[in-house]
Amino acid sequence: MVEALRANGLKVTHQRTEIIREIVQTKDHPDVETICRRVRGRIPAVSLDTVYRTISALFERGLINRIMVDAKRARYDADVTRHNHFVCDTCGRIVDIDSTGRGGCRASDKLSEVGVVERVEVLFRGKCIHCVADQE
Amino acid sequence: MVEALRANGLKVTHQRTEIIREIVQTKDHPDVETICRRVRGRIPAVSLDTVYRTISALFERGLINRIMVDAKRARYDADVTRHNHFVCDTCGRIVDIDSTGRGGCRASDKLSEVGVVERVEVLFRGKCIHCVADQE
DNA sequence: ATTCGTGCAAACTTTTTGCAGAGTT
DNA sequence: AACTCTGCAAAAAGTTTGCACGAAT
Repeated sequence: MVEALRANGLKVTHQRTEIIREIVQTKDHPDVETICRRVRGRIPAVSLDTVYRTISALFERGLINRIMVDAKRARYDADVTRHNHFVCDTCGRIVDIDSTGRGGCRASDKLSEVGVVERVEVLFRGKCIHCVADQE
Repeated sequence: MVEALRANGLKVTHQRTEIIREIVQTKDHPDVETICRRVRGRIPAVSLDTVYRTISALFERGLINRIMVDAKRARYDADVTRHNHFVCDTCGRIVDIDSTGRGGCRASDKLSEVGVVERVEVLFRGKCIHCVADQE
């Protein structure tokens, strides 16, 4: 991934290396503030702006995914391969879901008249097992 | 829809009637500011807060849908029946797409271990015909 | 009459931006 | 050396909230 930085004309700084390490390591789709907090475990002086700028740069170049789950707070995913997400509306947890078989989703015929589809995002919303259990 | 207000213990005010009229009439999935601007054509004194509060109240009761397409600005849809959306990443246009056949989407088996799915949101992202044409 | 909604203003949160100094190629 | 990145602070944008008045039931 650090290679991808260079390939995209971005400079490889200490901060960026750690931000990338953090987002690649985790599978919990953190938001910017969470990434920042975690990176501060290793680089206490990182500023939130730097995390925003790094994440935006990576997203614009397609190196990470942005997941919009609630009205505020974007969340990010280092896995850019085709897959779907389950979102718990109670606790906010996001879990990766493989897209089965032929992509998981069929477009209606009307779609080609509307535009060119470059990406399909599937969000399963509901309540995760932990929150279902807590409810009782 | 105005009936649904009463059924949910919400008072039927002049502002709410017009806000609902506006969002039901249009199919372009407007954001709060757009709804407010349009309602002002008929009630010049509506405040943006009132639109926010009305829209939130409707959304919380499941009477309208919220669509998160970009990092800022939620967009709303009075159609709460099962359907998908095409989003143009260039101009922001959102077009309704019927979900074909058996719901349009199959979940992987893993899903039932993760939680209970209450809703599935499918977003087709790409470039709409207008933006493809403008590009040339 | 009671309860809820509205408008105003201000607060809050998330994200973006200008700038001077430091780091990377 | 050139250019970009960082951190600080301040600003911008979207959304929420406290309060007093007005409207709906």
